[in-house]
Amino acid sequence: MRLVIATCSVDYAGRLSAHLPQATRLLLVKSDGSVSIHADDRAYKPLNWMSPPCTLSTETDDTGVGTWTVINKAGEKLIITIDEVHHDSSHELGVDPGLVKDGVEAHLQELLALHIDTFGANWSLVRREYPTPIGPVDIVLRDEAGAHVAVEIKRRGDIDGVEQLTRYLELLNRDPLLSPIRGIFAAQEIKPQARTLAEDRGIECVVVDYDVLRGIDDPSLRLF
Amino acid sequence: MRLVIATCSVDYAGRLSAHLPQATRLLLVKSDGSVSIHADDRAYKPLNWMSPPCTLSTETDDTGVGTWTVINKAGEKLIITIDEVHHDSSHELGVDPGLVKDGVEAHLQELLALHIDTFGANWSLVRREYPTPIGPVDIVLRDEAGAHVAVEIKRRGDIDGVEQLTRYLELLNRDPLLSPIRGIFAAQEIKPQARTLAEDRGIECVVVDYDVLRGIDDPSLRLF
DNA sequence: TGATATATCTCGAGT
DNA sequence: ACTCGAGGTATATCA
Repeated sequence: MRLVIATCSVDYAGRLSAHLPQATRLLLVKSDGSVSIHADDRAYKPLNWMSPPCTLSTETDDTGVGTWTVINKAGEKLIITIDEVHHDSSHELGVDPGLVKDGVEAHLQELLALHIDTFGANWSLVRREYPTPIGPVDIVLRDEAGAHVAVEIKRRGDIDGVEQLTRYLELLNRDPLLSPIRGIFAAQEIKPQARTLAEDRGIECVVVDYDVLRGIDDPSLRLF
Repeated sequence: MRLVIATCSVDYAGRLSAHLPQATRLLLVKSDGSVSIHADDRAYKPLNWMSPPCTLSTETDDTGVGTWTVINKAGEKLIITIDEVHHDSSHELGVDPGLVKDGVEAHLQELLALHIDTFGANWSLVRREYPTPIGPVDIVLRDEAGAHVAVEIKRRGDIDGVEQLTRYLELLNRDPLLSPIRGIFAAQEIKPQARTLAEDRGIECVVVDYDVLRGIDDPSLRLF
């Protein structure tokens, strides 16, 4: 990894055109060949960048002043004009062991499929990822009376999720083997607008608590 | 901006939980207080981060070994355990003048409004950004027979754009001055799912080419 | 390889 | 403070 603090201007021509006027910035060159240009704000996003695979070629004098050109296979081009170098150092980092995550939508779906009783007593699982021509339904269940229920799961319940479930329900209700099928919108957090729309369409809203589900999953955790 | 290369492990608890085992990484502390942790690959994405506004408090000895804690107002927490510091430098960058972009959706809309003949011969522009209570319709036109047409423009046409246009059409068709009004979904690229949904709803799909439009706009560019 | 859904999505504009 | 839309979205999964 190479870190350069430099006064520079930048031009990008690719999926769109972009230009950065002259200023002092961080140029971050990673060992996978990628280059990103950071200002002194916004943790996440660089001002400009080139993702790997790409090639960096530099034409600079002994003070580092000159031009960097980064090109990828699609012909996208990033041109960095360096006017002054304030810092330049390289560091050997090695391969990163990577990130371990817990609590994304997939986990929520797994846990809910294990705890059908979250929805009602004596309900049964038909299947997870129930396939349809417009995409898989997260979970399909049968309630205590044997009626079908389609469940859409989101971490954050937004209006888009309600629309998605509505499309599924419209389609599934055309299937005589499933019809009539109703919907449940399950999320850790449901926005008021989404709740209103869902209830207006006869879709039940269920707020689920990931930690509680995980607690049920492994009762020993409840001791803590 | 402070650049630290350190052997560290990281725990994040917030919107989800995440853990990074011990390894050598770049810790990037920006002047807005944000912190991001980069491995030596993936240009775009830090392994972990905390966006501003947030506060960093450090408990370290004179070699830099110790713990950094970053907290934001929502209670999200990033804990960095530093085992060894390999580099530590700070740099004054100043405020960045910012990025100038060309080729985004707004430009596509301008170009299409200039080239109504993209949709059909002898069509006329009613107006751009046609106001409605649920937001402006990108373009409203009249076709060669005088019938109204609402156009929704996207760079990438996916299902959300079709839903958006559907809402507009439903509303505009209640206006006796416009009704009946039909829809056209125009994008540089239209996803199959979106096309299916649009056609199911009687919405025409048009794929537009930004470069061609720009070429028509300024014929001199065609010489190159 | 293409299509689809998720993301600690980020970020900015408007209300 | 919240919502909505755009993004060079990026990234993973699955056909």
